Amino acid sequence: MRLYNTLSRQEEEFAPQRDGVVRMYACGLTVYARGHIGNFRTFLAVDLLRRTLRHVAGFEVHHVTNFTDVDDKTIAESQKAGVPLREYTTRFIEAFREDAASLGLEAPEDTPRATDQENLVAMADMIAALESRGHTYRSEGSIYFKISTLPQYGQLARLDHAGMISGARVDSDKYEKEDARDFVLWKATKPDEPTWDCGVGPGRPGWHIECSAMALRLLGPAPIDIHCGGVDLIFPHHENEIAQAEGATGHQFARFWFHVEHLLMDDGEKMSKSLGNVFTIRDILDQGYRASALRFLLISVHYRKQLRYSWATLQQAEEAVKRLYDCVLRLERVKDGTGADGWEARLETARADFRDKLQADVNVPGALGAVFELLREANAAVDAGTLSRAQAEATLTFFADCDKVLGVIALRRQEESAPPIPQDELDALMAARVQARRMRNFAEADRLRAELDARGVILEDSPTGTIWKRK
RNA sequence: GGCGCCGUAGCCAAGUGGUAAGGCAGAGGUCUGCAAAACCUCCAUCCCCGGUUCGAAUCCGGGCGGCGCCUCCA
Repeated sequence: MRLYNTLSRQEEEFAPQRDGVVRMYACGLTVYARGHIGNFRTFLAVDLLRRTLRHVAGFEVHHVTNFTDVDDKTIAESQKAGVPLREYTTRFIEAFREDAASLGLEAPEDTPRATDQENLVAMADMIAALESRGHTYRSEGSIYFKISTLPQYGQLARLDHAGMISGARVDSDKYEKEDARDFVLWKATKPDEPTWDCGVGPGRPGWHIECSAMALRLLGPAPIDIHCGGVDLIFPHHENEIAQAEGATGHQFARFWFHVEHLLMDDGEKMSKSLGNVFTIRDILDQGYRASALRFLLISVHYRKQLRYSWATLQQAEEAVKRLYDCVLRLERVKDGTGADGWEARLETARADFRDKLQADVNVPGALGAVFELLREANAAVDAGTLSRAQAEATLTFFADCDKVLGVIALRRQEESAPPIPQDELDALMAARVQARRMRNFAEADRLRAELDARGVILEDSPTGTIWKRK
């Protein structure tokens, strides 16, 4: 398995350090609003990574994704809504779970919240360790990380701080700091803000401390294998996570850094809550598009390339998913044939191709190519009537195995499981049409087809019978 | 101002030294009561200009264009 590592800016051979278990941490959502599709592009990329590690590379995975449920925005928004912070953020955690399920994200092994007691304690412990190692100072009730005490600071982002001048706003923090680059570990709180005291004095967590502390609490000891997140987190968030974890433990924090490029809107701008140009999963489903198509679109561009979202490409994804699912349906209905020559070997080639692509830095678009190449040949074999029942089954197994990683067919199957009209009514109408066709009463047969079409059901006739699909 | 990424057919997108995967759309054909689906055929020389090489979309240099980070952000 090869993975690009932001730390070295190179692709490297990857294997977990201990016991064949990959210990990975992915920065999650700040839960003051529903996540948008840009957020989910990243979560989907991480999902494909975890599925590849499990189902292709054969490792076990211990994957942690956090919810940031305390920061300036969550506090401000909950106050605006007049709802206690915990209750307010819980709503968006539930919304996230709903969206994640609709996109078919595998559940991480742990999804800690920053404000859970054991996590706050872990943060306080880490800050205490940093204090005893001389990496901090206190000022006006807050505790800061003193960057000048950590010579290796900046290795991930590779920023030239000496050259950080005009054009960049450096010091925007409202709090007192000795050096503009220093960052807050534990924030003094205002009277109306939630406060915790877990050993380092009253206050609330700074933005970065939760990830270092929770990652090591759940996945430690350092180093963990992979740390994931969007590219915008490289600096300052991940750089500061490294400073905290390494300052506190004296060991490397994470061996691999996996960063997902941004999703851009049609106009070429980054989608982000602060820019206000956001679409949620729900917005898109409400427009009548399927989650399976959205999933396909979001995984069909390599994770290290920017993905430009448009309705046209979503429609293209919809057509591709349809083609994939239709092939599966055909294979399921294949009657026993004489046997296609060399089909087993062909499946093996496709399988190897699929795996090779994914093992090369999770090249999902390349892997999709392998699937669709095989798909065309499978359709041709079905047309020719050569495929034996066993070969059809083997082909279905191939698709199912690919889908353990891609997760698109499973979603589509779920979407298609119930017809848009009552099943018994559908059955009756379809039976009536079979009867009409048998009597060569095509006018009646076409009338029934039109009636169903108007109600969202498409019929497809074939030598092996008629099947229905959602429109 | 500094750092970095990207530019492949009408659209989306792999490939990163050996002569352009795949998807969508389009054209023609086969099959078909109709309608679909499916199959077959066709559809690019890789932003521009130089250079290295037997050979470059792939390496180097210079342009042009797009985007990101340097500040909350997936």
